[in-house]
Amino acid sequence: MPELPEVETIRLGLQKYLVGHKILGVDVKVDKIFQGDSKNIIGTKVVEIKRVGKGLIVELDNDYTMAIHLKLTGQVIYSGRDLGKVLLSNKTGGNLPSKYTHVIFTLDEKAHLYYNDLRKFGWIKVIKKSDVQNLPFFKEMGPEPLKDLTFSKFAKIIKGSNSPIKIVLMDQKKIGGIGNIYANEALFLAKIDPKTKTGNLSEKQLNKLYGSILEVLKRGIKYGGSSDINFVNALGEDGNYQNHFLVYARKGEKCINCTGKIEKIMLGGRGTYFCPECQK
DNA sequence: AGCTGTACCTGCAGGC
DNA sequence: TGCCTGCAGGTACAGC
Repeated sequence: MPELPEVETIRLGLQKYLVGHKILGVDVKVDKIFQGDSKNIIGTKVVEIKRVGKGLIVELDNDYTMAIHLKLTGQVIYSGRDLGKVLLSNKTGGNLPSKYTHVIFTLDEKAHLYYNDLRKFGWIKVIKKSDVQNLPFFKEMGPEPLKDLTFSKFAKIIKGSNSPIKIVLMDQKKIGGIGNIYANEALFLAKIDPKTKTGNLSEKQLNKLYGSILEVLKRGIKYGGSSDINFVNALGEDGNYQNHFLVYARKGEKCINCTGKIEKIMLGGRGTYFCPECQK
């Protein structure tokens, strides 16, 4: 499901509700998802929730940590304390635990944390704090927009490659956090054809693109992520950005900038949406 | 180094 | 209605 704005939305929710809870038990229903020894987290307290690109890191009050990657359809849903009215999305598979719930954390104060994953691509790794930065996924992650990706770094990364720009934007080793939706959205906003080889981009276009990336990511966070397919926040609620897509999933519709019609092509094996009129 | 295709899984929309 | 194909917010790995 999730790209940077979706994972950040989950992080904000977990930071608010999960932090302070003690983990009393772990019930693993699908072994391949939960890696490491649950003994190392039982009895610990959650201290802080961090995000690295599309990855989540749950900091505990001992030497261990839980690294989580949701891949396409992972969900992390908190239930407990007094949350008021929560509108559980139908994307959770029904009441929790559902048929998609593969790991259940029992917390103190009668709370629970559910890991759901329709396609079971995601993972939770219990590892030593000191080993987190050695996980290949985190170790090789490039700088992140909204964090340490300055324009000069961005320009250097883009110029150091000569692949289609959309593929470079989605390469986590080059830039961390951008996935298919936001790559499409940013290129549309910057009026750049996704197929453009990076070497053919002008300084002006790079500038525009840099700003567009920041803008679409911020917008994604503002609307609580995109629930086009499977995403729900840390309380199991839908996000809203899918109602504000500029170009993603709008094949055949009219461009919001011009008289063009949105087209869909495959680029690097991924669905790519763009307006052939204004993205040139 | 950097491409391509394939694998991991399940559900669902669209075509016939 | 129902079957069949292809596609879905992602990464990892094998083989050119």
